Amino acid sequence: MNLRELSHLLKLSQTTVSRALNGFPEVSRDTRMRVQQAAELHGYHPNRSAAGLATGRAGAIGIVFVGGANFGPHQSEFLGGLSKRLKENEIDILITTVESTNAEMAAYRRLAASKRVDAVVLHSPTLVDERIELLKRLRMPFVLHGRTQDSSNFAHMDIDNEGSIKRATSYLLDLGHTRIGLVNGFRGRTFAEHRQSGFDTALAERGLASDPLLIGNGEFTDEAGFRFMKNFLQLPKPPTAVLAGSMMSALGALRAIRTAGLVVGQDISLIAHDDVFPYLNAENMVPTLSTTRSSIGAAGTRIGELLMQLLSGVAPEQLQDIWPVDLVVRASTGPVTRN
Amino acid sequence: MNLRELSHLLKLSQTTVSRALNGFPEVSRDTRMRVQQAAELHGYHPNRSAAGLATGRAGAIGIVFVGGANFGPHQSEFLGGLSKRLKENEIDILITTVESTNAEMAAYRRLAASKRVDAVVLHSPTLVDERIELLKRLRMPFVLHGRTQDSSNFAHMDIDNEGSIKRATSYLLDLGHTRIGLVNGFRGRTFAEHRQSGFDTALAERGLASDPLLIGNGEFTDEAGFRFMKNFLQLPKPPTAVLAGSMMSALGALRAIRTAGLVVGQDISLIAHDDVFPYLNAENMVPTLSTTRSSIGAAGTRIGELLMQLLSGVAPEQLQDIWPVDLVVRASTGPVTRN
DNA sequence: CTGAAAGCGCTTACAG
DNA sequence: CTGAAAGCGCTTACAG
Repeated sequence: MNLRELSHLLKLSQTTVSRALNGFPEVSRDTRMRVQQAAELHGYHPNRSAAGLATGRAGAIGIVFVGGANFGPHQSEFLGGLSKRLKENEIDILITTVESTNAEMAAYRRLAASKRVDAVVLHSPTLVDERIELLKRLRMPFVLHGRTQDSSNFAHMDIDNEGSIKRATSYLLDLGHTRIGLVNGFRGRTFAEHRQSGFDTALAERGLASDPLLIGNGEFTDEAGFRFMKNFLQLPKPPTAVLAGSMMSALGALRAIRTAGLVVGQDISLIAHDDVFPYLNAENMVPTLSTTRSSIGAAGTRIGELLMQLLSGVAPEQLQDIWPVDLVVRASTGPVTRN
Repeated sequence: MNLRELSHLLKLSQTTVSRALNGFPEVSRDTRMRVQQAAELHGYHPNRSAAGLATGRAGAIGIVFVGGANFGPHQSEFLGGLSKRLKENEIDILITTVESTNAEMAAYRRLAASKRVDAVVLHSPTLVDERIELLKRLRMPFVLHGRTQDSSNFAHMDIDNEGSIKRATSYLLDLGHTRIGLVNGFRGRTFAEHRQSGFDTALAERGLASDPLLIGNGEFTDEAGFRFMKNFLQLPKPPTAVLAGSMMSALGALRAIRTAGLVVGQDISLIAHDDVFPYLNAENMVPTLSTTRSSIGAAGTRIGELLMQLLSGVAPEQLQDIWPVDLVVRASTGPVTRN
């Protein structure tokens, strides 16, 4: 069933049927009802390619992932949240995966030239990120999940990683901890730099400096969490508290602590960053985990909203959100007990 | 840059340029080279909507998820694997999320009528699954990840859940365990039924029957794993070995076992089903986890291949794969030590 | 080996 | 409030 057939059936022109279906005001109430009912009855949906060709709009948002490694639990939560908002406008999500950063750049060129998507979600930025300039040059609307060094002139949404870690670190300092470990992401990534900076600032406020031996930069995997924590604990002066960058890192860290015969919340304090995975709950851990918490799913939903606004003409400068992060104190943190 | 502009530039017809770019044989080598170089130079990519309208092919595969809850680590691993294969053909993945099964059916109607995708990946089947008939009626090509009661006449790929659990159960029986717990998915889902059936069969072969009190049906989350295991351990006659349906369930189960003061691999044996998440490795656990193992990412890649074959005209009956599942024995399983 | 032209199924400016 | 017709940018049967 296409528009021509449907309009024949209704003895109307394609123009009128199209207008009725697309909610144009000049169609009479009667006609609109008749058309909508017939469309429903016959399961008519406009051919997206034809509509896209005629309007220049694709009805989809793109997102590019580099490598399978970049496609984990954070991504699925984010996508779940994003699609929750986009589906209200019947906008689909188009996923492209590539193997390298070069291929990622090529993917944006292809998406732009082929008009496959109306906008893209950019993510995992570095402080200086060449992809921004490319997307601007391509005139491809985008919302960045995260920030760069200077994000003033484009749409973005980020959480306050710096403030979050600063607060968590200050809280540990209040408890008497002075040797604090940080399991962080890779250097260069904005979120990791921000976390590092919040960490350093909190320490500096107490006249302390961060110890490079107490910092791990890597993936947010169980394995890396285990490895970093194990290394920390083997130091001559191990930390009495540790900040883990994600729930996955925390799982590994918890294991390393247990393996060393220590008790979390007594011998060593642990705070994890919790992106809120429905299948892995900080409250259910033993002991319950203190966390810096911010739902990455909610971030996805918010970015969906920003995308819709961007496409409806709102200036990118007006579409900039920084979310505060909760500090949730549970049983994995306590006063320092060793020296 | 569109085809008209590019062909003007080259002083060729659109026909020839299109043919050169699409690899038609009748174009001279020289012309093809010139065209390809010019396209490259100017970053020309055909407008997908126009190409789609002309050919009837969308260049994308659809996948529908019901609710955010259905969009977790298994899905991201699967999608990563799927896109690995699809990107070779420059096929993108179109994600749609919906809130209910009814909405899922409507989504397929919409995808089919609007010709937004060339095929869909159907997943999470029940033994009798109404979506199959719908897709057939819509003439929407599909590959099922999983199986139904009778999968003989459509393309599908599944792992041998029944054989996998049967073997794991037999192995535990060999070690002297007779009270074995099963943390499974929801009844009705094919994979859960198959696992249950493999479990029952292995027990029956030794003249044993499965105890309903030793079976948990639910989500594969850390929380559910903890809850089921905790319940098992509070029974008058707790199990001496447990099969956990996923790594997430296993995390919760491990926690419940530790909380009860028991030692995995000594007081109680544990085998988890491992879908192979890069960020959560059974080999790195303490103790290392025995698993039934099958990469869900590899399954995604295989389904990508089946989709490409299906779209190139291979009969669905020829596109049916059942993969055996590894039993990997590590330190979390051992001979029964209690009665 | 190359090209002119029809057609895919919509949307929308223009006319009434 | 409704309709005839042009046009979006490709692909491809047909002709040479």
